Amino acid sequence: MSIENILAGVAVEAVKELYGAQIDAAQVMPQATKKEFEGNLTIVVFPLLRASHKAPDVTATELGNYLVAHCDAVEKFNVIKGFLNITLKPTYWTSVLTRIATDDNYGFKPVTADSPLVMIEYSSPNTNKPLHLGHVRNNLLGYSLALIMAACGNRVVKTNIVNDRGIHICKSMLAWLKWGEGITPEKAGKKGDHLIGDFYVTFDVHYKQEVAQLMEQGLSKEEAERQSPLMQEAHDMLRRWEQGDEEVRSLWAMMNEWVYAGFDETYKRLGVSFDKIYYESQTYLEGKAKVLEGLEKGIFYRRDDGSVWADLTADGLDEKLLLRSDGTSVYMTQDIGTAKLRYEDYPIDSMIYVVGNEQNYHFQVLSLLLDKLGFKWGKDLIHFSYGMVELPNGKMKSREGTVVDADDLMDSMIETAREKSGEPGRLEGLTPAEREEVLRIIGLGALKYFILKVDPRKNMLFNPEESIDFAGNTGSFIQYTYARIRSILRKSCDDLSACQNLECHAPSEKETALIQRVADFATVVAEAGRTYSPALIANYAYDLAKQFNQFYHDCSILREEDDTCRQFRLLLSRTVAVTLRRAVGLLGMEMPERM
RNA sequence: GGUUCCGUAGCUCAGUUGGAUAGAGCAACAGCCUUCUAAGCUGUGGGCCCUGGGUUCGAAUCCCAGCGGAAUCACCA
Repeated sequence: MSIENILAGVAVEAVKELYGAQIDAAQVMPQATKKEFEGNLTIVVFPLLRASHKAPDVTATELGNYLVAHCDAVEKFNVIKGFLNITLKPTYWTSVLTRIATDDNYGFKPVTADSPLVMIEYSSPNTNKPLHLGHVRNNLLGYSLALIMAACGNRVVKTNIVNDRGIHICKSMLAWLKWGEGITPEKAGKKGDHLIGDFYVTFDVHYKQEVAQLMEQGLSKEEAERQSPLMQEAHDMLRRWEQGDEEVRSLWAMMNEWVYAGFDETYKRLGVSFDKIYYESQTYLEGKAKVLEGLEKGIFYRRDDGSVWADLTADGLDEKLLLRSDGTSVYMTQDIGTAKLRYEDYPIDSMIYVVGNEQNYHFQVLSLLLDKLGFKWGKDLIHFSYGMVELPNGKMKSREGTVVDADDLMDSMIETAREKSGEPGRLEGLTPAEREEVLRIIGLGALKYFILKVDPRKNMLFNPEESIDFAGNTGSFIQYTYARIRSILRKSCDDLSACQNLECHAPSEKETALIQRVADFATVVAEAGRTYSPALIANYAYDLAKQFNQFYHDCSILREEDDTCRQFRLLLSRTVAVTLRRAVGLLGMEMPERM
């Protein structure tokens, strides 16, 4: 149990004994004391005045006296107006430190067979183009969220629903047949996803030419788009696909394989992974069946033209199409089908969809529909909605070529890390392979931190010109702090496990503050799990690293003459390093031993 | 127009369930490498927390209204 909870418990007793009132522990939960005041933890007593019928400072003093008498860890206190500032005993801090240092799972809740099963869907790419910056944000958020939920004591299944069918992939297939038959990723020397993406662009170029020509002949834009032979061919191909045409299907399968191979490479480099992958080509028919089932039960209704709808006006929403008049599925139908399959595969307790905020409405509707269809977690499904990544000149548009490609981005991050490490001596003594590994960790760390430190809900700005910083509030700063501590530990000859006299060391103000920050890790992880916020973890890690760097510059750890003090500081440093690595690990970031 | 989300330093962002004088980084300026890694540290300047009401001991935080921005409201996915 944390010291905050213990103090709050004693404070509840105090109020009962002193004023005869029963209060909630949350009302007297201590918070970290502001650094301008003396003390470690502060209880705000204003809420207690109703019970005490005394002035704020008197109430605080009475409570303070009670805490000193009844709580071993409390050394003394001071009162400023309604703020009761509590100073804890030095021995308390050293015991906290040793406890954290020896507990490999500090801050993490254990996962058992009874733990809630949380499924997290993220990534969910289309198979007609390579991953871009928007996907990067999605993937990093989803993967980090999975790590955080697991740290908070959930069984987690990471899943990916691949949108592998539809008109978009047909466009790429058609372009390949017309202008690139015979070309393979090997022959082109390109990743498969990039190759297919190129054909998608090729299609669009030719399509636009056709439309322009038709418009010159006097057709309106809409008519031209409809009559374009290329587009008609693409639609024809989709129809053949739906009918199971062998020629189309085998081409489709081959090209999808190319794309998957490319995706796998990108995922691997990003450091994300999945436990179970679903494909829309396998789920869309399930959705159709489920909708028809709902139709029979009277949950949905059929219009005269044969289309099937859900009436959500009673829930404050519109009517929603579920099956077209020709009986084919729409997006929503597929999501229902995917949900059905997932529910059959896993006993899911809760479901988190990591999908951009442009689909807020879609998930509002999906939640209602799944609930009506009887899915246990339908009503409470969580749409982890994140904002878009914007460029300085506006949004990313694939047609206008203003997308930031995920693979290119990772390359350039690593290149920038290389430039920044150009100073002599920095990576000396490492083999070329080790050096590359360090640069990879730093480059990707910078990218991950840059994206995850921002509140997911907000749109964020990415400036490719300025790229991503490696100084200041960055992933590199945290990694640097870690590498620095590792260096100290390598050079210290002390056997850390042998330090017996730590109790004799009275930590300084800065040291207690640092221990306190380290101890906060448990609370921060729990909070991040409750609010689904990797950003909380990121900013915590930065704060801790910042605080350590200040501490580092205040004292010379290795040259400290007092043995007890040196060992204490070494242990503190090591604990900070371990905590930093754990925190950053929840973001999917790695730590270099040196940099 | 309906719904949802956002509005904090010149810029990019924090601000933990309402708490004390609102914090970082970047950019600018001034210092610190003979000392464990200067991707660092110290200092200076920079704010009607969009506006106006309300709730209370106390509001950047909660409620209402307005203003500004974003997304969405397809027989697209």
